[in-house]
Amino acid sequence: MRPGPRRSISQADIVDAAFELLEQKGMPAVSVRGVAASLGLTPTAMYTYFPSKNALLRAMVEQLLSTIDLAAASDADIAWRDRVHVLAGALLARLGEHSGSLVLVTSGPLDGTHALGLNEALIAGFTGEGMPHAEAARAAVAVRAYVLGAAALDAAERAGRETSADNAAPEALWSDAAAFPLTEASTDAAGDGFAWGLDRLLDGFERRAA
Amino acid sequence: MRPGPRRSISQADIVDAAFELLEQKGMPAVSVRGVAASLGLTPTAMYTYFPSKNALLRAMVEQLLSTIDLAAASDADIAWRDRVHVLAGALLARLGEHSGSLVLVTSGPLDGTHALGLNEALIAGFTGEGMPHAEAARAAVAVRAYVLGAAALDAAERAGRETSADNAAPEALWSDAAAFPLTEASTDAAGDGFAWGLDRLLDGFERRAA
DNA sequence: ACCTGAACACCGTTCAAGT
DNA sequence: ACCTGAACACCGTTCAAGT
Repeated sequence: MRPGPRRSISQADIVDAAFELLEQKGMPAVSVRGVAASLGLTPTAMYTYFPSKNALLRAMVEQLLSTIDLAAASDADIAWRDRVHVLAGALLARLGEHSGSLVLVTSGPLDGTHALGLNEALIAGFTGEGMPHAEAARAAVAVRAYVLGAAALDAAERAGRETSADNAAPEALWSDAAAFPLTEASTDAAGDGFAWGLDRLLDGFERRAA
Repeated sequence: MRPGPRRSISQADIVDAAFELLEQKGMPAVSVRGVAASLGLTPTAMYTYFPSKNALLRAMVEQLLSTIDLAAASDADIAWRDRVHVLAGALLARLGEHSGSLVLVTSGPLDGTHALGLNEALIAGFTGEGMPHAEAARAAVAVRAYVLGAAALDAAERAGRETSADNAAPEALWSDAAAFPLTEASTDAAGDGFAWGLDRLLDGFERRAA
């Protein structure tokens, strides 16, 4: 009783299986063949659900974004600045959970329902603070860019720690470590740079308004 | 006279060939086998020059960053704000030239010579404006994050335009386009959002200093 | 030291065929 | 409609062998 004309699983099941693989074996493991195998399916059966691997990846992005709580973003009892921090922090955390999320997010335009919902919440929040709509839209883009970039920097750094040998940086003859004294001196001063930078960005918006 | 014990090409030649392929056929074409073939080499010969494909990608990042002019960043005749714009703009442009640059930059920590040099120039510039070193370092990280994120958003958008059919966003039943009125209304108001956001970030730094 | 050729264990995707 | 099996044109990487 192997084959059956009845649809045995859903698109959501496939996306879940893909995340399971991503979590346990990393991005290289989420392949069409790998996901299919983890569900007891043939690779070709996958194309009944998604027209391409990229379509699967984009569905994953949507699932990823669906877990961030937009309700908190529109809670007027909390200061807008705090709400942005919660939203941005949640997004960064989600993107950072799996090392491959960044390539997921770059697999296509962020035009899924949840991606648009997040953008909508950001614009609404900024206009609620008295920003003209045109500026609020640009502020939302800036915040998205900042969060994504921070996630990218995190991902890049982690990519180096996971492998040491054959993944090394180009050597460039390398005189001594003190060739970049300012950078060198700041490696320990990192702390929570993400929140700090976000606050500067928000300060910039406020200053503009004043 | 095919084989020869003498090294026929350099690492730089390989990186150049890889960029040539990237420009002409896109990221999927820059494979170990593809680059080797474009140089008349066997795939295995590549491992004489780079220990892995990732090492090649990281060398490409360094070459990419080497083309941005750090001298302009330390020219005290120009206002610091303008210098940041030039630096950030050049970086964004380089990252945007090839659609695959973003995955390049995420292939490992940005600890190559040119990556560190860029960071050094940023920190030096901010301290030159009277910022304490700890804050200058964090400001440099924030700027890098913002630029990288803007590049990621650009790349994501372009990834959608290149293919239309099998790369589509998940449908999600889709009632009507007016479900996200704020986002909808801002699609045309984009303009040069990059410079605007960067200016807000710099405003935030200044406000902090005041 | 530099390179080749064969091989291993994979990919995404298409197509004809089964139920 | 949903699924399988075979096939096509690829991957990154390793290994033994040649010069």
